[in-house]
Amino acid sequence: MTAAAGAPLSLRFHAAGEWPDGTVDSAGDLILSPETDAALAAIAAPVSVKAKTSVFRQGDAAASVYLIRSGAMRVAHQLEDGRNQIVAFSWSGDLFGLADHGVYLNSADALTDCDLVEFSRPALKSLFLKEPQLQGDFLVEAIADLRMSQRHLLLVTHQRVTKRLAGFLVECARQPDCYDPKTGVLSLIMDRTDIADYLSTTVETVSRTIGALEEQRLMTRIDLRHVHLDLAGLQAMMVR
Amino acid sequence: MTAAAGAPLSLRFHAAGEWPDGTVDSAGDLILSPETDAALAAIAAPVSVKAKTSVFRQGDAAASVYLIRSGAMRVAHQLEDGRNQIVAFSWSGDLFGLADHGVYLNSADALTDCDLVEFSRPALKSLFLKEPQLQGDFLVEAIADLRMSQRHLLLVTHQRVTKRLAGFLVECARQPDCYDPKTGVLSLIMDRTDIADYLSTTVETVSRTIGALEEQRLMTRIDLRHVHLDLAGLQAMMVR
DNA sequence: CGACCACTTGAGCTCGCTCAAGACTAGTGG
DNA sequence: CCACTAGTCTTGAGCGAGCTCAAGTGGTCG
Repeated sequence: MTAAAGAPLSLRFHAAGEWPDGTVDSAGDLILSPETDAALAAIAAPVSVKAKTSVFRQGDAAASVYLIRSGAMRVAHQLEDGRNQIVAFSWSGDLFGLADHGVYLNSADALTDCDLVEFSRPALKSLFLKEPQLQGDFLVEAIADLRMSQRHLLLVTHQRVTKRLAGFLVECARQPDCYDPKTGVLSLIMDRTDIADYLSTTVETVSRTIGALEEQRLMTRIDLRHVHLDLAGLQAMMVR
Repeated sequence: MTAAAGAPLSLRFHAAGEWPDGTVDSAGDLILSPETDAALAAIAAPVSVKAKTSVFRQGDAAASVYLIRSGAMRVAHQLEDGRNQIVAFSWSGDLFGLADHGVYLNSADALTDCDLVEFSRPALKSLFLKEPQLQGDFLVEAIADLRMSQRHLLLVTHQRVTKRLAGFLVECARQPDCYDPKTGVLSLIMDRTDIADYLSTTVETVSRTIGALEEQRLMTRIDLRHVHLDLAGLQAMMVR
């Protein structure tokens, strides 16, 4: 995890969902006023992390909140019984660093090389006092995260793993970074274990279930990390 | 669902978790500045709903956000395949009314008679412009909701229903409204189907699992809706 | 007292977990 | 260029928790 030189940042906050006119741009990114943008940039520290390295661990003193400029992160929670539940995959424009009682609730690891922006919590807090409407932007982000968390809940509570996996693939295909709608090819950024930990199942079952979806012609493997999706078919099978 | 006469409201926002000094009071409720409190009260419409009635349905045009003054609500999402996943039980001090694309994402039903406060979204939006730091209070709420949603996720992803149920009982016992730490007696406000839909299992399994916990002496039934808990024991079994 | 609803109990079956091999991939060094 | 190795992924076989359907019990309200 290395600090990069501090050029102007032009921060992009991605806000999934719909918002009042003037809140988000055509790409679904938050529109910050020039003042808040400048104020944010003033306290923003660029950070680069290499793939498969950790940004922070669950239980660490929560010093910062992070914004992803490029790359993808894995946010996971380790339970006392040894389980490792992935709480979210986070993409460029997403914030991460949820904390409680002064410590991070989850661990954050880079899936790919990432460019991050680090905001120290105290700095953010005092900036909130100076630029109160900045809280509105973070509110929008928090609500977007809440929606994502509920979607995840609905996904993992499907009794049949086939449905969970289908839903997961559809979710992934919403990420422009890794899905090409022209070709229908999805790049899987994470390994089978990550998928299992996200869907709350086992590697073996993920492997077998991918096989099952292939037999149903709902997906085709190109190689381990690239698959062709039948999006309509996958969505249809979620209903049945 | 009836509107009550509009006396001064003294709104209480419950913010689970820890916050900077001066943000919450000893009961864990948000401290609003007198100005924001007054401004909020000006756009707040008191609403009373009777037990087992609906406040809004998933898909309805999202006109408002609601704060619970007293009582308990069930927030659930109906999936296309017929499943009914309870997303949260909400208690006094909680907000509900999550929306996207102008419609509610979930349905909200009263478990008990409830006193609510309704904030119209447009009114809230314009109030945010006048009182920007009010967004900070809603930010705190949204983050608290996000944490709860993640806790719920961790709960329902336990493979063994015994653990889910144990965790659920422990969660319930954190609600002062329905748990008496003196006697260790928990009042279950919801029926078995609700528990099943919250834990993503079936009524039958809930019933059997309650039996199993009783055999392990981790809980004792007083009647259908009242149980005595061995909190320490329940928490211990979550780990194994 | 009867009817309805919520809850419990029973029996069988199935999906997915577990443990255990085996196959494939990629990275390393001779 | 080809072993060698370590990590990842797949496949196999057996078992068990929980789902399903179905019947039975108990509480509540007219």
